[in-house]
Amino acid sequence: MRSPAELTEVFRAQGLKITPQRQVLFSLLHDTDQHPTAEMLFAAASDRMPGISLRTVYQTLTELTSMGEVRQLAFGSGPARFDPNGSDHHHVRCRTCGAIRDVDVGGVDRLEPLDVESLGGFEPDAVSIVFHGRCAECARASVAAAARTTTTTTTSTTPNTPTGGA
Amino acid sequence: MRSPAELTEVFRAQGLKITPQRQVLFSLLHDTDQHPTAEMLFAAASDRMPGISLRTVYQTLTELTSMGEVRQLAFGSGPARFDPNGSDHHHVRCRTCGAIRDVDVGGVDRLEPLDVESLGGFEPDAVSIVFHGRCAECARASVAAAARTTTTTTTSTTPNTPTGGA
DNA sequence: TGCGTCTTCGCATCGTTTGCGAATTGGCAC
DNA sequence: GTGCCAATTCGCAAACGATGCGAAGACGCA
Repeated sequence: MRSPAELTEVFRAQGLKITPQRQVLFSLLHDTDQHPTAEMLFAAASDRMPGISLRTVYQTLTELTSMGEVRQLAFGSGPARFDPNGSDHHHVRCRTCGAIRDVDVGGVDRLEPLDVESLGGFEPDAVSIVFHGRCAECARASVAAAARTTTTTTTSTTPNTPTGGA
Repeated sequence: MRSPAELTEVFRAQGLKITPQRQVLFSLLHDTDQHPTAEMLFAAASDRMPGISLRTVYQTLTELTSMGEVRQLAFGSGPARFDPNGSDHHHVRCRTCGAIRDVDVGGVDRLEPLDVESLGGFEPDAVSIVFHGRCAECARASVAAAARTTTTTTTSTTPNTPTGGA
């Protein structure tokens, strides 16, 4: 997404006000390559600005989403994740720990919806692709777990929890 | 997904019991090509079997999902949708009314995650693709709306609500 | 027919998100 | 610098989807 300075311009141009809360959120979102939840952003923002309200985080995220500055992602259950990466990209997601990463994908424009009839006049203007699988950490952990059951080792390789780190 | 008769076999084989509630749900899911929510299934099931509990619908859907008989889909906010179509397919979704349709897609195996490095050892084993856009009904409705604002016509073409019809 | 286990179902609860309204504050005009 | 108005913040309550729990009931085998 755009830099905090640029967003400031855009907001002003639309008659929206620049508040310290918004500036903090602009900055956090601009600086992350993760896909934080509202709660994660709230936690990060609270560090820089104690007293900021979760309500404000949600509100600002809604505005940024409707302006197209961030994308709102939904993977199965759990809270929504927000993606400030404005480039044309897709996602990979670990089935085990839920971690998400951006990935560039080639060949997207060669995808062909086969049964055009069943589309029944539907006009697609965008496509989102999610690769499902297992991340390196969880793959390693499961190998370790398998070894443990056979050899009674006590290595504790815990999978990453999907912390935002925003 | 499999026929109610087949599912009955499978359930019995696993020591699970065949209840009238489950039979109704098997049948409803088998007969739809929609992507109903738990609530929608609950409504449809209540017609055939008044008194059935929403709790039971959720429970059965969870079982069928973990058995791989239905897929659980998540599109943005809102309740989960359940897809009994067991074939290899993907989805189109209308931005305006939320309607979902299955679509076969060619060229999926030619997709190439470009930056293999950024995958960092991630091993994908499945991919889900969603085309976003506008369905024929909503396209028509919006044309009508545009015409209305310029010519003051009083045609009321309402977009489809995403009823499950399951 | 009887018994053990699986199921159902209602209620309470949880996590995420939104509505509402009072108090506050940014930003422009003067 | 001051004042004003609209935009914003923020806390609380509540909507919403989904799940945990436990008592009562039903399936299915012997």
